[in-house]
Amino acid sequence: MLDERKLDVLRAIVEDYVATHEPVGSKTLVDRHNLGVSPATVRNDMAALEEEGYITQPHTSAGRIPTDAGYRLFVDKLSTVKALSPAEKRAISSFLVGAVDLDDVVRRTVRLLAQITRQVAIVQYPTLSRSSVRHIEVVTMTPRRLLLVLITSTGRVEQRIVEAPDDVDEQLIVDLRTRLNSALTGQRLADAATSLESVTETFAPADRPLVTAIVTSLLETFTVEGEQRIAVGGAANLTRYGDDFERNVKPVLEALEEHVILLKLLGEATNPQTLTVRIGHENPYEGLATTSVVATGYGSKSEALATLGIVGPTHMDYPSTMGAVRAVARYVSQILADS
Amino acid sequence: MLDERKLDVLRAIVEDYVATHEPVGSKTLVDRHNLGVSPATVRNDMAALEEEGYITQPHTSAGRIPTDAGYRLFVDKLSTVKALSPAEKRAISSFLVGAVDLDDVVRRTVRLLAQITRQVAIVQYPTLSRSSVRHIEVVTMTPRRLLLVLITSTGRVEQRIVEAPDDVDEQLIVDLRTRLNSALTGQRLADAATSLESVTETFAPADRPLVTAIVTSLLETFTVEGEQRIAVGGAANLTRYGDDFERNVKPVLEALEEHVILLKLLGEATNPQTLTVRIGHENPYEGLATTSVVATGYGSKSEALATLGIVGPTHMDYPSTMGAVRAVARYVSQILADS
DNA sequence: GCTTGGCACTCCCGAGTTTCGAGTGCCAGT
DNA sequence: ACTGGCACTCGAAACTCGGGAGTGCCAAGC
Repeated sequence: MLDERKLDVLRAIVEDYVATHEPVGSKTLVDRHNLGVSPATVRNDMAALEEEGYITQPHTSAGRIPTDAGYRLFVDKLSTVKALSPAEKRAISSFLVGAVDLDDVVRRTVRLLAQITRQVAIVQYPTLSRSSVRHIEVVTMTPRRLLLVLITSTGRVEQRIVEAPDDVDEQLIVDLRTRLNSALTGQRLADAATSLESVTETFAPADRPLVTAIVTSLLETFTVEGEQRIAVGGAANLTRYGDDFERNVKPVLEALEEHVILLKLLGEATNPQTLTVRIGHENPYEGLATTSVVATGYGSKSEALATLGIVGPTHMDYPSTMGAVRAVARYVSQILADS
Repeated sequence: MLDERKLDVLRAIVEDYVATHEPVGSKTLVDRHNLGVSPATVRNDMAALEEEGYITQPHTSAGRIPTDAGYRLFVDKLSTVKALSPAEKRAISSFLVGAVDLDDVVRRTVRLLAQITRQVAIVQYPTLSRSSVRHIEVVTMTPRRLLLVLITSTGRVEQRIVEAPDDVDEQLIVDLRTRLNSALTGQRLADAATSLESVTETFAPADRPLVTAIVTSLLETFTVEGEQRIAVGGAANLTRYGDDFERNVKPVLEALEEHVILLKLLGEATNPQTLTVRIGHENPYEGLATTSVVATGYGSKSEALATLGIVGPTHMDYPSTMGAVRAVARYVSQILADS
């Protein structure tokens, strides 16, 4: 159905369209890429490709542009992820080295990713449930109000306010802090839930109301998926979408503010070897019909802590973008592993 | 020079232009607002206003639009801040009630402000130096690496990683934590610097290197202005700038990512009674020539903790926007005072 | 049978032209 | 000092129109 040359033609069309953002015709195609055939032949191939739904004409007597399916085929079969140049690699590592805490790592990563892909970058903070407890702190703010602070192995710090049922006995707090830490430190958050219950049981019934309040709140902190944090950067790159701002850019800006949507866009975290690419209507969000997402997981080799990626127009340079996303994910994984 | 009626005309021009975003002519002006005079008279007044630099014509034979100076006069002399409707007030308080921690308060505030002003909202986190120390935590992460966590009276949690000069003696850490807390708790960050020094002196010379490292880092955390955090929201409202996206919107998007610039835009924190309005070129940032900022402080009545505000096109509805910003600042101040 | 040159056809794009009307400035009259 | 009248300006929108890029199809050629 689609022989080798037709695929070459499709590849050439995608590359040309990505470079120029203009419909590409048979003549210009043979001129620019040296396919060894005549425009007429290319035209026949184009007709076939259009028949199959990989390319389309904006109007009669215009060149062709790739459809979402065309990009999909291009990404899956017709291109290879482009490795970064040594200079770029050096730039990445020098940019990331010297981050002082997790927030800083994430901020730098977003900035870096936006800069080298020239797209909008999205970085998800390491998922709580896959990290482990480093330390738990209980601080009295007012006699009836406590602040819980959870520090995880990934350096993430979570805080939460708890209203106490009664005025708080300071000695009890000290006691609780000690027991919580000895019971939970080092445990994965996912496993910590069960340990928490047993801690409750070691307290006298009189102290139970307070202890339960705290434990419950802690439990929420451990499990709440809604608390997923996300950083976004490089929104200024949206200017390069072309025109029809209202239809193309506005929905993206709106999506960028809805972290729930972003999480869906990024999708399941995969390991840094695997890149997820969602093209146009493949996205789980209406309004991003002209938008693609390139994402991958980061964290350890075997298991991803969280996801990062970029959002850009479907007519992006996939090989370079994918290379950049993968490279950044790897470097971030490395930085996190070191600390 | 400018009698009462000329000012009326200017007011009418601003209001009309803000509503329609189109140059306004003498005829339409008398039609829409009932000034008791003829178009010809208005034309004379317009000529005078143009002479004084308050309005301008995009081209001959077009209506007039206000200049930055025109808006300035409008804001200073010709308009009153518009109070919010009871329904809006209810919406604000119900939106802000139920925030679980400081982060949540700020996030909700940004969202709220963006929503009711339909502009881009900016909220600065409460300034560190004006709050006081609630608690200091020192956590060992690896034998050579410590995590400092500072909890302030405003509920803000700051973290910082410290590399220890030697492997850490756990007992020393406990000791240090105790002394730090008893010396600093309740002190304002601004004053804490001096207390920190005296704490150092209570330690044996052998322990000094580590103590100094920690104290130094803590000191930085207290004072660093660069660590000012800022939240931004409502970028999708930028779509309503009109066209010439490249010139108007791009610089704003870029500025929104540079928190240093945003801080300059917001300017000095004032108390919630005073609204700061910067119009067009008055902004300390080139590229925001078509942009205005409306900002005010929030915190206690007497002293502002930080600043919040909005960024939007110069042709915004100043009375409503100013009313909304002021109202939100007051409600946030109240929420923070309660907690 | 695939490829190719030729050819008629389509139709978008940009330049040039025209018209239209909102808006202006000025002046004379009240 | 205000107003009605009037000539003038000039951008926006509508329209026209040729050029050219691109297409599909067909018959000839390798």
